[in-house]
Amino acid sequence: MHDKQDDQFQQKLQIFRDTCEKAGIKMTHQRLEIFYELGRAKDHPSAEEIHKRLRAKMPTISLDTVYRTLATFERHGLINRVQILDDKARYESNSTPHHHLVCVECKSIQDLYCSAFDVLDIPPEANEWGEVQSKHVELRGLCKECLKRKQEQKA
Amino acid sequence: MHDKQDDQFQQKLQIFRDTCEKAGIKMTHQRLEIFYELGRAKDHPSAEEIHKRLRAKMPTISLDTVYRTLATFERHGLINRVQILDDKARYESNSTPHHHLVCVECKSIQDLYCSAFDVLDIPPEANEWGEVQSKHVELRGLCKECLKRKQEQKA
DNA sequence: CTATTTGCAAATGGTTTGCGTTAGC
DNA sequence: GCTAACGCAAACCATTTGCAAATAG
Repeated sequence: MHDKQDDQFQQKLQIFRDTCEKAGIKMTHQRLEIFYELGRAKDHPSAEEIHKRLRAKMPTISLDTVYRTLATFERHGLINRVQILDDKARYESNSTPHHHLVCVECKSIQDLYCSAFDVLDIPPEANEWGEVQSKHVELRGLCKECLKRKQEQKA
Repeated sequence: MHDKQDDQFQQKLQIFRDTCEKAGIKMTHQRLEIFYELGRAKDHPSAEEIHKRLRAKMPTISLDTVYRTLATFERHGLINRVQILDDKARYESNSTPHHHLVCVECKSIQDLYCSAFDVLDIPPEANEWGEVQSKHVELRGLCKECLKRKQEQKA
């Protein structure tokens, strides 16, 4: 009845409301729905994808509102923009440190938790360069589905 | 008289010629110049930037030729496309394994050589996901210049 | 000589913006 | 009620594409 996932989401929602309040961002129906949708999404949807998913519930929501809202959320650190391979930007609300598995074929992105990557020391050359704020490891390759499809094509 | 950098470049040029020959890619003036320019570049220029730099020597070269050529080179593994932060794609001809320092302020990209990152083991979850082909570590933050500028602004 | 590549101009696609209307606070 | 946010349409910018002329092999 009382699961961990839900608790986590409630906590995220509270942070969301607090952040908006502090920053003077109005709590609109659209913004809430976009936040819910991204929180629910297991993939890393693009603005267009989020728009498509929301139109079922909110037929009048416009694509540019989705763009504007995502930009606002990102500016306040509520979500992350992930720019990989593809030309279109994609988003995630996952705020815990993690890395990415990217399929070069179907462009799918999966989160990867790996403490070995998280604890990596920043090399001294980097400190000469400036101030490192975050670390992102990206592993590229072929996901299981694409691998399978390619093998079937050969046979 | 006989420096290492030049040797390296000659070797790269040979690989370039061989690859083109094998793939049936014609050796045009434009392609050579684009290859030279990217080989010479220390930063990670965009297609537009490369075009701008080349126009000094080749006033008639068109932007779409630069785009087409970069795509061709990338398809044959002669160069890498780097898609970071910014919406525009950027390119590098550096083929030795390396990582990136990215300034979130000015969008500059610097190469980082770090064997500790190169030898990282792929975690088992990744092998469940599919076949990992490459590994990229990206460190984001503020470069020295931007750090300095920000501090001056505050003062 | 023939197929590829180029330059031009027009199209495309993701994203942004100006503006009049709507809706939080 | 005042200001921020919305929806619409038009603009924007990086990149791509169709086509006729130029060029490498």
